[in-house]
Amino acid sequence: MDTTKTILIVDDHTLFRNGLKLLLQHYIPDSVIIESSNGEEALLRVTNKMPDIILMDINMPVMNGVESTRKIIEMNPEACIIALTMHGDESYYYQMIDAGAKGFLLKNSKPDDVIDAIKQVCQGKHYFSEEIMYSVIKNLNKSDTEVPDIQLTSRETEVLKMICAGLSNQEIGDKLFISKRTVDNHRASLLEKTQSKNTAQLVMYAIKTGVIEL
Amino acid sequence: MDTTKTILIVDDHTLFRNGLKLLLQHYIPDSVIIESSNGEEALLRVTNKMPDIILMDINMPVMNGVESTRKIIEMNPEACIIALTMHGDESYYYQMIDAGAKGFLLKNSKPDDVIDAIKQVCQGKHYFSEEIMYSVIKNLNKSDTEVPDIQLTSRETEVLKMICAGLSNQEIGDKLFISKRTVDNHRASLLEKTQSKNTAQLVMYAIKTGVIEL
DNA sequence: CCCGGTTTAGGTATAATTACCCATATCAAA
DNA sequence: TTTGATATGGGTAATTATACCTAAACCGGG
Repeated sequence: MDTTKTILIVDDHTLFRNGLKLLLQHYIPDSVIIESSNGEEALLRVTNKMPDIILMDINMPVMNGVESTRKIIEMNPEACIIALTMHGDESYYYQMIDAGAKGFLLKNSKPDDVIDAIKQVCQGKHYFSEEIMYSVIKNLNKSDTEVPDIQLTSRETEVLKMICAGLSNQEIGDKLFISKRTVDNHRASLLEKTQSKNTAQLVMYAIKTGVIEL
Repeated sequence: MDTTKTILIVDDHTLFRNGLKLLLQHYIPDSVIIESSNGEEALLRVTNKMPDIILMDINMPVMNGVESTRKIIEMNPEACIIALTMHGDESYYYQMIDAGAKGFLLKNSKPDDVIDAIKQVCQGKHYFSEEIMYSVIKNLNKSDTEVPDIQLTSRETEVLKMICAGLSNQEIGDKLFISKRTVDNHRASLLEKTQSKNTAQLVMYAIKTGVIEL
């Protein structure tokens, strides 16, 4: 780490941002740390000047990390974005990598891991937490061809949110001024696209992928 | 803050703990910060010597914050426990307060708020984030008599986890070697206790209250 | 203009959940 | 020992979700 780096932290929790900022300043003294509280703010931030490193949370209000990453990479494919999120969100890994993230860290990593990841990615390499690698390899073993690459339509997302809110298809139909049967179909598409077999798994998917906020 | 304080941070995310530790050391230089990564570890920690302040996350593996708080308060009703969790988990507020937490902070608080909360609670007062107060007052307005005070039995919790995993009542019955009808009844109890009207709301409840891990 | 995807809506059928009711055995606490 | 909570199992019915179809209207890109 020989030159001054600008690092952008994108996370909706102020305390986490502040703590991580102190951590980074401690381990990388010659760094400039800036912050954004969601994906949209991050987009505005990087339009003027691209930071050397972006540490991006995934589950955020307004605009989530996947979407934000996709748009930043669209602007600048060389952007160094490292996903930084909680454990277990397996469905994220592929989406974030597909969106163009150069690294993936878990929030229960050690500070050293973060520094490692930053160094690696700065050198044009990639970095993934052990748990991530393990999960990816495990899934490869399970099925070779299965590439989830899910993209929900806006209507489907709308319906999914209402399902999570506990509305029945009839109620959703009434709210959206469409037939219950149409909602049935959207629900079926959601089940198929997310590879869920019922409502419970659908809600879990929505939470893990940040379609809804907790 | 005139004397040296011992502060215990209970959170499952290493990075968050490390960051918060630095923050606290910065704002309260004469403090000793110790850490636990879940509720059970925290219990072991406090059996020898009770810290002056415990900052407790709620959604954690092994043992969640509500249970841990309940047990710590059982040992020492004077323990200064401040819940420190994400936004929106309304159902937590009452459970944590009922369990004996002296304060409640959101993870998108400012560092100053944390310091404030610690000072207040050290003086025997209580501290609650504005958002918490707002939510509580809003709910008071909604219904006066409604006191959730939920306590799920171990069997119900077991069933709830399986529901969240996407199993049908029949499948759950098979796994637990009981009749599907019994599972029906457990499910009905769960719906009533959690005031959910269907599976989706039940899964949301389970996530918000930490019955399941993401 | 045509093609593909989305959104809309329906038919038919089965599976699952939800809402009521009931009863019994167990076990711990009062 | 009686009481209350829990776990067990069932009857019946209504509602909802799920699994298959088909098909028309719309809209944007090649």
